[in-house]
Amino acid sequence: MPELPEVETTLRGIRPHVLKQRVQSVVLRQTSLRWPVPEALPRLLAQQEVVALSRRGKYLLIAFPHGHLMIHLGMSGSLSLVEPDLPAGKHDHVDIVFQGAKVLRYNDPRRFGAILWLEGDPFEHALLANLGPEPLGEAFDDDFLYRASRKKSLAVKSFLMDSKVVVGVGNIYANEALYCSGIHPLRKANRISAARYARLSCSVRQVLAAAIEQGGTTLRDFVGGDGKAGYFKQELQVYGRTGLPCCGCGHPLKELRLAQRSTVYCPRCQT
DNA sequence: ACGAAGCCCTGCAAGC
DNA sequence: TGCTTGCAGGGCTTCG
Repeated sequence: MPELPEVETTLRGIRPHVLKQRVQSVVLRQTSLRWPVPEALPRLLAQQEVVALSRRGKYLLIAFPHGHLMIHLGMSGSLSLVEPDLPAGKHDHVDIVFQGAKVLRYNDPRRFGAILWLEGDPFEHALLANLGPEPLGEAFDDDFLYRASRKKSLAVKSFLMDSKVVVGVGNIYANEALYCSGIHPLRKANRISAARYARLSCSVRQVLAAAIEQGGTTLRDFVGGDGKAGYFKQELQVYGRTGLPCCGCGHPLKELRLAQRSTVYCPRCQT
């Protein structure tokens, strides 16, 4: 499931091969994603040159002279660069064929992702306008979560995963960051001290930065790979380790469900 | 206005 | 073996 590190890794992986390239054609095989992929995409992108690539939260933005292509990988999506003669697989929904003969291929088995065309300032688009700060940016300082949480009575894990609070913290890394900072996932957001929030924000930054760093090591395989090169194995301390001993105290990790999400924690270390 | 629940979708694993 | 069932989950949308 692509979280922010996977999206960042994807961005870094495709950028050198896509930047300044001119689109030759666009192939739409399946337009039924989270929202319909615009049928006009082939016409909109034809002969246009990529002028920039960026990321906002988990949204990838590919800038063209007349607008932005916005791509979200959902939870099973991936982008890969393939040779034009590589036959499309079952869930290869969209191809962007460049004149340099490389193809940017979007694959998404569960189709929770999205490909949209934005005109004008992309950050004014409803999906981007109300997003919280980047967790690895300057605005996400040690005080940020404390200030944002004062009137929030929901569970801290739900608070942390709210993209209006901070972007890019998905289920896996929310579990990990809360474990690393010793905070119980069900604790109410407004019942946590500034000092503990400072530690939590540090954990969030650490966990995400480490994952991005690991993703970077797989970049050399990005082109011509199976499209899975953007994924990497992270040393996870709690996620997927229910019942196994806590790395800190040895007590068995417990699991609960919060907002339909698997939540793993150490009942002894997290309070 | 806030917080919780619902929903979209397919692949995989477990159970019978 | 082959079916059915349940689960995984980002994040927008709807409901209370």
